[in-house]
Amino acid sequence: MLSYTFQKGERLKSRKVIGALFKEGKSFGQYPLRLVYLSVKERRSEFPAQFTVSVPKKKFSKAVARNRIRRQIREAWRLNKHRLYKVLEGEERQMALLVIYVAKEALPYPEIERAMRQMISRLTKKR
RNA sequence: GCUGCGGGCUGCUCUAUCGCGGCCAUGGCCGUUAGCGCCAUGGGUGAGGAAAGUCCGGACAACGUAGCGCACCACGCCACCUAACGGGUGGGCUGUGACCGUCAGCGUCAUGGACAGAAAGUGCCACAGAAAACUAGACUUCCUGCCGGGAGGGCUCGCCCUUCUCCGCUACGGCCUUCGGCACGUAGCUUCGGUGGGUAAAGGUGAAAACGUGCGGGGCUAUGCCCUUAAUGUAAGAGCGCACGCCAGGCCGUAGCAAUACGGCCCGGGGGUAAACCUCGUGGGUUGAAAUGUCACAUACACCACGAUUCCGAUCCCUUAAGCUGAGCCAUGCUCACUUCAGGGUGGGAGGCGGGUUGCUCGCCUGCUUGGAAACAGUCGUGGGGGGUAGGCAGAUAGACCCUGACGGUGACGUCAGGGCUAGAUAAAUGAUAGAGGCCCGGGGCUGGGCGUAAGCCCAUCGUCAGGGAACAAAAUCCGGCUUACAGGCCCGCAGCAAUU
RNA sequence: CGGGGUGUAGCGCAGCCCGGUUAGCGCGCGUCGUUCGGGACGACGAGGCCGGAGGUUCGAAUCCUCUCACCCCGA
Repeated sequence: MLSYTFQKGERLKSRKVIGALFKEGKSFGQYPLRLVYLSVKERRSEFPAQFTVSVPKKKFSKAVARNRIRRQIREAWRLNKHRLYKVLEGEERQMALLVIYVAKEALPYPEIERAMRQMISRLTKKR
């Protein structure tokens, strides 16, 4: 049985790690998303990856729109993260992931989910 | 009934699956208890009328506190509501519009008013205009004396009287879109100018022209006399006087808590602008949850204060004292012994018991070695300072709270009674998928009606099938207002149109 | 959460404080001249209702209120 939950330990909350992500993380774009990732030495929880979302305020000035996009991206991650977990299992290190929404308009959910699946498969191949 | 405008209320509902943040209960990780954390299960709960903009006012907190003033900022008819307000309610005054009404006036309704002061002072009022503001003085097609000129009349040919000193025309130039026109300028023509005094009425301009109207030279012993410019006569004698009216000020009376209204008396002021400076009155201590308190982690270090301690050594004292590197590992250095020509190599620099800890540690005994204290200075500890790490908890969600009813009040609102608990996140919780119902849109198909031979065209209440749409927008310490955005639905008021009675 | 600033011609800016003519300057643009041609240069010209709405005033880019957009600062 696959786990479709999104628990506390899976959320990236450390200001330090997020700062390091922007400073030395690798990234690639998968329209309308962009992924920034980095391997972290010490594990902060028992999960193989921690995940967070960012929606720029410059493109979506209304908080309602930002909230909706963030929730949709998180939903797509929740339903597809097991593909990445399977690969990362058994590794000591932890993966920090940051997804940025780069499109100028709010796109429907199916497009976001498709981009999320392709993004995960690309990340899997790179490792 | 439809349309438009304004105001108030509301701000789609349900089901299934997978998920999220708080709260409560149970269980597991979990071991002696408790706490924290994570997970699972169950229960219950989870954005707004504006959560928004951050335009005001408070609560709360820190700092300051002996009180006051200046500066600065905000507000400004009156009363009330309120914790408070620049918010609200009611009233007054005033502008605009509509209606009743014979005009004026009065009244009713709707709507707007930064609605204290322009008689405290300063500034400004472009262009145009004589003048744009203390005292009022220059100008003109105004009045008049003198000199000069023209016309007419009288006549003693010396003079005297009356009247005019304007209207206009032409040429050239300038401006405007042609014809053509002009508050335009210059020169000339027709018989017409110069100069002195006075200044009441009037002066095409302008947003605004000295409050409006009427009468009047001043004084006196008053049908006359006197005086001033200025002189025989004549004229003007004044931005002055009086009366009434309008507005403003002071006092009094009546109604009203008051603003104010009405009436009377007195005073003797009159352009606008205070969203120009300003004056008066009232209010504001400053900074703001990134406030503040507390716990944990981490406290390297320039520096300061206090305490303890000790290398050399003047001095003082005399065995109840001090020491035996480092918690551990590795490396280097120190000291002792042995060895080597030297570089170097080997070995030693303590042992035991007890308390206690993740760890640093403390006390006692044995063994070995050594004399100790003392200003400055060094070291250690504590506090401050400064730097760094940046988390947990409190603040922080039961409150100027919500609902219902009664009572008081024109109303905003208040009082009482009963009931209810209604988000508390912190890289930040409400989502995704599928389906159903209701609402709206436009009119495609069916359907109904009308016209037409027909093709077809037009109209549409209801029904039905397929389709599309559902706004503005999300807490971040809390609360009361204001402003702004908003699809659809319901209710109320006003206006217009149509139909019926 | 709090504070400050800017919107004026295609672009970059003045003018605003202290209201008054036809809102100026540079670059750019158009036409003409110059040149064999281009550039440079010279002459002439077009292009604005001052972010939006309302108000004060005789009169508003300027003063006041509300609002929209953008930029900057504060741990």
